[in-house]
Amino acid sequence: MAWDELNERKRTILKSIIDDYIESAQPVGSRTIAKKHELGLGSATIRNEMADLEELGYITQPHTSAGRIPSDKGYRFYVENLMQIHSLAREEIVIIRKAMDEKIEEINHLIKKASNIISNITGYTAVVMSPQLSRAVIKSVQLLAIDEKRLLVVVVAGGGIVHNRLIKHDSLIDESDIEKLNKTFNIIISGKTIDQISMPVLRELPRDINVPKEVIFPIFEAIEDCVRKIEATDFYIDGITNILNYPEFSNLMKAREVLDFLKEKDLIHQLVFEATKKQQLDFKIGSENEIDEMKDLSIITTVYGREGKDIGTIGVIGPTRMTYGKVVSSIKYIRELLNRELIKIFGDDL
Amino acid sequence: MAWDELNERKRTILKSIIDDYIESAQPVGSRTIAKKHELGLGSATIRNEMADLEELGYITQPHTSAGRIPSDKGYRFYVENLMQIHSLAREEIVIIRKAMDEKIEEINHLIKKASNIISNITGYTAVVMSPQLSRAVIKSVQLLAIDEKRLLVVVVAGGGIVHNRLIKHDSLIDESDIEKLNKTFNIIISGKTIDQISMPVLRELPRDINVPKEVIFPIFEAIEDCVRKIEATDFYIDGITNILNYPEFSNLMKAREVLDFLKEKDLIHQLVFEATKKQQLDFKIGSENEIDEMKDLSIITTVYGREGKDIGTIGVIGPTRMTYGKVVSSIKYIRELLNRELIKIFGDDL
DNA sequence: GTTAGCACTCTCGTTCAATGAGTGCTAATA
DNA sequence: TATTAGCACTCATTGAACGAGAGTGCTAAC
Repeated sequence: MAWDELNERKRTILKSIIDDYIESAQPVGSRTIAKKHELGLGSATIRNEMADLEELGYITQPHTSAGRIPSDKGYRFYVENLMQIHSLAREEIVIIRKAMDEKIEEINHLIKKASNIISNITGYTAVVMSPQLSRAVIKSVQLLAIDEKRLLVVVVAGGGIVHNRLIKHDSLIDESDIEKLNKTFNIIISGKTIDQISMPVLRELPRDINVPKEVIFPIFEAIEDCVRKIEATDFYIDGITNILNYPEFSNLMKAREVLDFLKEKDLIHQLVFEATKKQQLDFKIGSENEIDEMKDLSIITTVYGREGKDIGTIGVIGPTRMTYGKVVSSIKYIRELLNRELIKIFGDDL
Repeated sequence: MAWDELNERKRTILKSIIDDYIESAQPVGSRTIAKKHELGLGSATIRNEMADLEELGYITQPHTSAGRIPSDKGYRFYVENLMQIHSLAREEIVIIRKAMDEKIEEINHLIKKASNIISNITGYTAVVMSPQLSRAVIKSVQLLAIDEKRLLVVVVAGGGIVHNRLIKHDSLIDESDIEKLNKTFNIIISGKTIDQISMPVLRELPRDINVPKEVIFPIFEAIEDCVRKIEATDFYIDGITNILNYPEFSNLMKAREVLDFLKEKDLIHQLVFEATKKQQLDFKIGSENEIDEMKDLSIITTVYGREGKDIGTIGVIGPTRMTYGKVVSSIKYIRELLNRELIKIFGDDL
C-alpha cells in the first residue's frame, strides 16, 4: 500500500490500466497499454510488470487469457496516489449553478436539491444527510389555541426551521394562561441551543399557571417532539436506478440485489453516518465496506458545514469502477455551494 | 367486446387461457387447457376455438408453434366479464391491519403508509394521490412575531393540517397590530372552506392597522402560499422496483425503460389524476394507455373519500399480465380502510 | 360436432469448431 | 542486465448445425 512499493514505471502502468478500465469496463491487456499510452515500452515488458502488479495484489485476471482489472487494493492506491482530479466541464458548472439558483429558504429543499444535482452530474447514486442540528438555536416556542379543543405548539429554530404539533384536549383553558405559558417558555427556552435545553428542568417550570396536568403534559411532549424533529437528521437518496446504466450490473440478479440494498434506507443511512466522523474526503472501496452487498460498490463521502463544525454528509455510491476523479471534483464543488447556502440560511444561528 | 360475441365455451376457454397465463407467464397451448381444466373437450376442439378467439383478437400467438397469450382486448374482456375476485387471505388481512394499526394523525403519513401497504400486498407498484382538499375548512390563521425581524404565518386546516411560512421584514411592528390582524383574519377566513375564500377580498381588508405595505403584502402571499399547500395534492409512488420481479421485464433494456418511466412522477401523476374523474374502479390495460411506455403495463385505479365527494385516488401499476382479481380485492379493501381513517381524522371537516 | 393423427413450424438448448484476445515463457538483442 | 520479439498455449465468445420438444393446422374418421 505504501507509495514506494511500486516504482515509477509500475505506478504509470497501474494508472493506465485503471484509467482504461474505468473508461471501458473491459479487462485491459498489455498491448492496449503499450499502444495507447506512449510509454516507449513493448507489450512484453508491460506484461512482466503486470505480472508483478498482480503478484502484489493491485490487479487481477478474471481468467487466464483475459486482460487485467484493478483490485480493490489497486483502486485504493489509485485514489490515494494516482488519480487526477479533472475539474468540472463548463457546461456542468452551468447546470449546477442554474439548479442552485432558485431561491431556497427551507433547508430540506436545499438538501434535496443537492442530492438531485449530484446524482445528475455524476450519473451515480447520491446520498445526502441533512444537518445534525443539535447546535441549532431555538428562536421561539409558541402555543396557539386553534379552537376550544385544540392547541397548536409551534417551535421555531434558527435557519427558518419550523415544526409544529397539534394537541387535542378537553379542558377549558384561559387565553391568559396560554400567554403566561408562552412567556415562560420563551424565557427558559428561547435563545438556547438544543443541547443546552434540559427537558427535566423544563418540566418543573409551571407553578402559578392554571392549566391542568392533562394538558400541560401533552404540551411538553409536543415541544419535545418538535425539538426532536429539528434535531433529527433527514436523509435523501437519489438516482438509485442509475446503477442500471453500468455494465457490471447488467446481470439482472445482481442489479436487483443492489437495487434492493440501496432501497434499504437504514443501512445506507448508517453507512453515511459513520463517514461523518471521518476526515474531509472519505473513500470506501468495494470490500472495504463490511457489508456484503457493497462488495462491488464504492462510496465517496465528505462532510459539509461551517468550518470546524461539520454537520452533515454528502456522498456518492457507484460501482467500484467509478470515475473517481470526476466524482471528487463534483462532490467538492457541491460541498462548497452547500456551505455557502447554509451560511446564507442560518447566518450566525449555527 | 360484447358479452355475447363469445359463446359460453369460448368464454370458458378464454378464461382458462388468461388464468393460466397470468400464473405461468408462458404461452398456453391447447393440450394444457384440455388437461388442466376438465372441460370434457379434446385438445383439437380447443385448438379450433382458439383459432376463432385469435381471429376475433382476444389472443395472439408469439410465433406459429407457440401457445397463445392474451391480447389487451382479451384482458379487457377478462376484467369485465370473466375474472373472479378472490378475497384476501387471512394472513394478508392481518398484515394490513397491523400496518394500519399505528396511530396516525397526519394525513400524509396515512397516504404514505397506504401506498406502502398496497405495493407490499400486491407485489406491484402502488400510486396514491393525497386528498384534494379544496373543500377543507380553514380553522385558523395566525401571525406570530418570532423576533424583531421575522414573522411566522401559520394556517391550520381541518384534519390537523398545518402549514406555515416565515417572513423576514425590516419594519418595526407593534404587538397590538399583529393581534388586530389575527382577529381580522379569523373573522374573514376561519370556518370557510378553501374554495370559499376569495383572495382579492382578503387583500382589501386592512384599514385601521398600522402595518406597512412592505410587510402586509408578504403576509398575504404567505397565507396564499399556505392555503395552496393545503390544497395541493401530494403524490406517493411505492415499489417501483417491484416490476423487476416479473419475467416480462427480465430484458434489462425494457426494465430500464419502464423504471425510468415510473420515475417520471409528473407523467404518473397525470395518469392517476385522469382516473380521478372516472368511476369507482378503472382499468387501463396495456395500449389503452396512450403513453408508449405503458404498452406492457396496466393500471388499476379507484377513488377514495367520503361518499359523494371523491377526493383522492389510489392505484396499482403492474404488467398487463397482472393478477387482476387479487389486485382488485386488495385495492378495494385498502380503500375502505382509508375511507374509515379519513373520517376519523377529518370528522366533519370535509 | 368432435377428435385422433400427422406433417409442419418454430424455439431452445447443446455441441463443436473457429476466432481472437491475451498471457507466460524463452531466446535473442541492445 | 533490461528489453523485446516470437511462439505456444489458454480460454471466452461466436456462430453454425442439430435434435428435442411444444404446439399448431389440417384432414379424415368417428
